[in-house]
Amino acid sequence: METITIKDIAKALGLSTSTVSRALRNSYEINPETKKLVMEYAERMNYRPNPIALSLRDSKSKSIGVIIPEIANHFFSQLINGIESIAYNLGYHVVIFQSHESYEREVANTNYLVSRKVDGLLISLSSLTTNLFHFQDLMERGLPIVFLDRVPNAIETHKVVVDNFAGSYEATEHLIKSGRKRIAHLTSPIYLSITTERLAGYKQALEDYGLPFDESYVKYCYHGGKVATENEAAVQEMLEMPEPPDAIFTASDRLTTGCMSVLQKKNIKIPQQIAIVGFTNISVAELLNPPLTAVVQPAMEMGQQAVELLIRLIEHPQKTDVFETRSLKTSLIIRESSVGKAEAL
Amino acid sequence: METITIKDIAKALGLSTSTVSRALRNSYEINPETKKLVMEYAERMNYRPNPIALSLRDSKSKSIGVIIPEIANHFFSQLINGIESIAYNLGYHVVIFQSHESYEREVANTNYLVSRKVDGLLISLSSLTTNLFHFQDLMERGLPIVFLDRVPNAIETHKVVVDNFAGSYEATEHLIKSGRKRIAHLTSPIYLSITTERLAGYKQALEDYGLPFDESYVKYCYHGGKVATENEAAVQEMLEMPEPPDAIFTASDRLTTGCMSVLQKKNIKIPQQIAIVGFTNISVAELLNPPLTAVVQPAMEMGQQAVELLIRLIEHPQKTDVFETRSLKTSLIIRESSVGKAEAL
DNA sequence: CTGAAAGCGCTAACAA
DNA sequence: TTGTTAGCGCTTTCAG
Repeated sequence: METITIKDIAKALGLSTSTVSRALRNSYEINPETKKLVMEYAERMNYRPNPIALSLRDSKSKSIGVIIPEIANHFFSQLINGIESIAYNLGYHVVIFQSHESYEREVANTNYLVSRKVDGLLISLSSLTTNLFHFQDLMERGLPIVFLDRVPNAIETHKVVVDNFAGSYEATEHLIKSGRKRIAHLTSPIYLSITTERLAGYKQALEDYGLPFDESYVKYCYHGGKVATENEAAVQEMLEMPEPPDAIFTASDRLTTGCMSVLQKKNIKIPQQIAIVGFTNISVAELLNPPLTAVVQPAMEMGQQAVELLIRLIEHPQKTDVFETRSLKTSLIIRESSVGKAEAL
Repeated sequence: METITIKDIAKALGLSTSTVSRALRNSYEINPETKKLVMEYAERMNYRPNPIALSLRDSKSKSIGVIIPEIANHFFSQLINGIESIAYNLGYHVVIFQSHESYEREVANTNYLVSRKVDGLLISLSSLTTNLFHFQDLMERGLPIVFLDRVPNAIETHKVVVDNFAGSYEATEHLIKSGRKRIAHLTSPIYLSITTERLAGYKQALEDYGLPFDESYVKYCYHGGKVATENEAAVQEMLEMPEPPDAIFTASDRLTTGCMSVLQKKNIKIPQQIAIVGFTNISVAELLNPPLTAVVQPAMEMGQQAVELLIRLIEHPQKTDVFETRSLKTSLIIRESSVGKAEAL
């Protein structure tokens, strides 16, 4: 795997490495003829600067690290596509890691990316992260970080989120207006920002429409839906309540499909017996049985905005005095899973 | 972002950098006491070797590059999970890139990974890759590469695939036995290995059961399903044939869901009017309307075996005289989309 | 047992 | 306009 280096070019052309280096960077202080000579030779030999050497020298890498819970999730893969589309245009490479909803892996990935000298970090917290020291420490040491979707309250930096409260309110309102009375909420761990915000929107809608809020209709899945058994148990508990719900509002992709699976297995009719609205970007929502009503997040755009903010932070670190939190709008797409008259279970 | 280096430790302890380096690597030629001193200090200061410096020195990185068409696809994300699970245990990091089914991006990603000194490459070809020079060149220069799923015939190296012929044969046979007579095949570009193999299995089944093979029942999607319009047009063409198919065997995730979308829009009943079997790992197959019969690939295991082969190649380059192609089995999971009597369109 | 020095590829301050 | 040198962090001869 030998590759040609500046030294090789210098030797071949009888020049010094610095002259070659300067010529390649098109420095004004180099004789046009020399420049041409060098450029052409480099081109011919297919010279490529060694980014490792550059990183070592400059302690930067023109790359940004992304840590998300899971790739196998349409919301996150769209997020990545948004991130990549912008990053590549601005000359940055994107290195993707999955935390698999594990705090330990999030920390390990973070450390690795930092040691690899990424210029900045884009993070969506794992559902099990409660300690933020690994990020706080980095921020204090000057590493630019932007959070998206699952963001920490305790850290001051740019953030890109959706209006979870509004999205959740709208979903709940829709269920209420469709005549549902006992609306349950299946969600992620309470210490995630998205969980509390969605919960708040849900509560507010209930209150505004005069429905009682009953804590026992809210089930938290510690692993954010990753662990199927936990998921199933939560739905099962709902079904076994003295007054089972006539609608379930689910807070993520996994939670939604997991919930539908259980209902299907139990032959519970959706939406007649239980209506479903999912906070999800699942790609085949309209192919499901029944087609799924969904609160959709502009994932691509979230990714794009987040990189933009991050790269601005990287390239103009001093210029940032105030951090912004951008909040994008969700859209409620109504399909069959939530409409029509309720039937007793 | 200053981090502590060997030099700092040396200075603090009044030693030379080489002594510190050796102590940290637990070299036999270092006085146990010095060793202990250094180790403890390093531990206390949270010293981490700079991997960039190591890469520059050794031209290796303890990391492997993965280039796949698309993350937003269950088959590939499972593949990645398989790859990661093994790689981490063996101390390698995994760097993931998407070609987005574009030859140019595949080449660009390859070059980048190589310049970043990955120790090896795991590749699943883009649907538009016909020229293999970028890989051939690297292999000749000694870079270990293992292909998986979409593999090139023209390159000799380890490969991990599924038995596409058998999977396809089984799917087609199933449709025939369910009474279907005009079975169409919606597939990827013909120059992908998976396409020709699946096509061959399909043909063989038709032949074995005495059904005619009609080339016009086979539609190739140049972009492997990525471009929805192309996808739709292909299905549309099928429907407009003088004798439209009574079953469609689709060759990938995207092709399958795209096809189902079109049929749904046109109010064509599945499976009554057209039965569907998909060569797909889509996670919600059983939640679809109707639940989807699928040829499922052991994606996780494919990923695991591929990294194992790759890492073996990396760590014992000389020991490999023969390359192996591992072929794993698919499984046909029968659901409603392909059973029951056929009705005229 | 420990240290000095070179080198991985590149750039920039300093000299010429 | 070009060359020399040092240094980014680390390991490894080669010399003590």
